Amino acid sequence: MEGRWKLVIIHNLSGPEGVKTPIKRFSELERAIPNVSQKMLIQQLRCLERDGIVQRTIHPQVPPKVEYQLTSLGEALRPMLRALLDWANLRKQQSPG
Amino acid sequence: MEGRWKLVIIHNLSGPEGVKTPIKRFSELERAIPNVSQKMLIQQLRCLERDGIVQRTIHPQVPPKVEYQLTSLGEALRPMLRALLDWANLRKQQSPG
DNA sequence: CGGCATCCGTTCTGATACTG
DNA sequence: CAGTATCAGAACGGATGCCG
Repeated sequence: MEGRWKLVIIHNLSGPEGVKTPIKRFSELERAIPNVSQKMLIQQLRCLERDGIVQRTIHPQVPPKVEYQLTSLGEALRPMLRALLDWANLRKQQSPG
Repeated sequence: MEGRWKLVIIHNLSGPEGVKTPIKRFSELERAIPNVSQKMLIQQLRCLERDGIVQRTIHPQVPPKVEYQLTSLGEALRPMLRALLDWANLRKQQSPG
């Protein structure tokens, strides 16, 4: 399963460059990413976790609190993602319609 | 349609770094990419062509000869693809199993 | 050789309802 | 809040056959 949400998720866990990658709760991600269903978000997060890209931290509390952040492997993707976004912007400029 | 073959196709149209991107015929790509069906290869090539990443050149001959090469936009992806491959290799080293 | 159309099984997605 | 279960529809992908 490739998953079209992975890049968006990684992007959301990347934050601005130069800064430490943010830690986000499940509901934060859900709100931050429009049109993603709960099921898909979990599925892709699990997948990214298995791939060693995302770290999942469970805080034993009531109500439950689960946080996600990029691993060092995931952080290594940040410059590439940024380059990709720049490339995409360049595309838009070349063909605005 | 996302397409899991696009990266492989771009990679095949990239060639070694430092060198001009190669021009390849349809059948060359088909042979170079194992397990890709003709349908998928065409579909993804068309998609890449629409995206302005791949240039398609028809030579009016008998038998027909159609060649594909990266556009300048596509060439801009080469360093990113390379970085991505390096990243993937790094992953393998960290978890060999 | 390069490409398109069609059928058909597999996979992916989204909406909904339910749990701890 | 965070996650699971299920089910129907959409998208994907492969095999096959036909065309210029």
